[in-house]
Amino acid sequence: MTNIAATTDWREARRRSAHNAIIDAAWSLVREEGLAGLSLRDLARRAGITAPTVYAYFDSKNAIYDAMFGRAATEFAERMAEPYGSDNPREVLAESARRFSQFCTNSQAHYQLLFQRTIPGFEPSPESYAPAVRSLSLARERLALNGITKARHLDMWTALITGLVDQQVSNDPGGDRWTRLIDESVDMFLAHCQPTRAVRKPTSRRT
Amino acid sequence: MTNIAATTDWREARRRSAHNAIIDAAWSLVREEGLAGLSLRDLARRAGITAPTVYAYFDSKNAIYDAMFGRAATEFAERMAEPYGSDNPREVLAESARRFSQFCTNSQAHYQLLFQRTIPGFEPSPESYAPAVRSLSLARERLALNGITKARHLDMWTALITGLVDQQVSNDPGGDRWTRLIDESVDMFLAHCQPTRAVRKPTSRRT
DNA sequence: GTCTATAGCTGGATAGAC
DNA sequence: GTCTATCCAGCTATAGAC
Repeated sequence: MTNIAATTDWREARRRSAHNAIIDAAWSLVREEGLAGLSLRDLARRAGITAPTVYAYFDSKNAIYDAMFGRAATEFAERMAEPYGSDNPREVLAESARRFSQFCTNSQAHYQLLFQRTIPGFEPSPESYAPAVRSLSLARERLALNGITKARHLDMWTALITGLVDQQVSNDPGGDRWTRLIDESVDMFLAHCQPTRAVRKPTSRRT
Repeated sequence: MTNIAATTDWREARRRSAHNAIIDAAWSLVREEGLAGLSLRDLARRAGITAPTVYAYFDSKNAIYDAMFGRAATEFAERMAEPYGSDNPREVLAESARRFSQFCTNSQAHYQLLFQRTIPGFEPSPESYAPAVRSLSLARERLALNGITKARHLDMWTALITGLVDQQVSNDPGGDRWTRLIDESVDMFLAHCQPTRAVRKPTSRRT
């Protein structure tokens, strides 16, 4: 019986490994051809199999996008959760922004699949989406450590950083024209949201 | 001779009008199906002609995208150049941001085609691109009226506003979760860039 | 300029042998 | 699970009659 169980595990492991190899090939291909340029024929060729064999592992093309999303979201969450070099809240926040930016500019396809909705009929499954939710929750905590707890300030934060990344990826791919503005943008954001010094504008701004 | 000239003008006008009608149909279709979902068959059907006839007006599909880009860029530039309701520089700047946001959220396809690069092999021609350059120049002037002249602050401005629009379009289409943060973001931006009050941070920040 | 007809290709997905 | 062979649909673009 242990033999049977072992065999089952072994097959399971092999299957998972083949599964992963296909997603590897998919990301490698998408990195070159763009997210929309992914075709099952090319994918199979790069993975060293034939197109129908892909269907032994994935039900449809969207299932492949979903697995790609899940993989990328997990990698992203792990990267964002790694230990930070400082325990100064401001520095942690800035470093998280730099990590986000590096992750996105490292491959435009990652940014498009994870943070924009550019594939026509594709919606990530809840399981694939879970790591992204976890990452957002960590961002909320990092802001809280800086004394920022309002929901709309979290939205302003995500808009501020994705805006820099978006401009970078769209208008200066491979460069740093916008990403080099991250630190100054973080300063601007904190100066606005942190009520440490005397209130600059007496008009009420609560939501 | 005047007859011939008149006939030529007339034909030219008719041709331009048919040209425009096709681009009308293209935008109407893209609004429903998404930018990538544009096909010449559907386009022709909506324009009341057949697919080959489209080639009497455009050399290729990318030529159609280019004409769509040109049309949208012109409309955008005109909208942004319309008279502003106030002559307070700050209010003009905020109104320009609201106009930009309304233009983009009005149709995600406009935003994608004009401000992102989501179509694989497409690059706008210089003629189609010209109005966009003009608009950016106007933005630079509006910032200058607010005492903001540094190049990197223009980049921060575009990132700030496109970030809000991008988050709005990607994560809350049809809503106002991010666009309602425009005014506060403008405040934040001006407070940071305008050196009116006492310098907040003595560290040098010149570029 | 507009049509019908169709070429030529590529896409996702399936059938069925092994 | 993997293959060959194939289906069927969609696409851009062209040929040629009118």
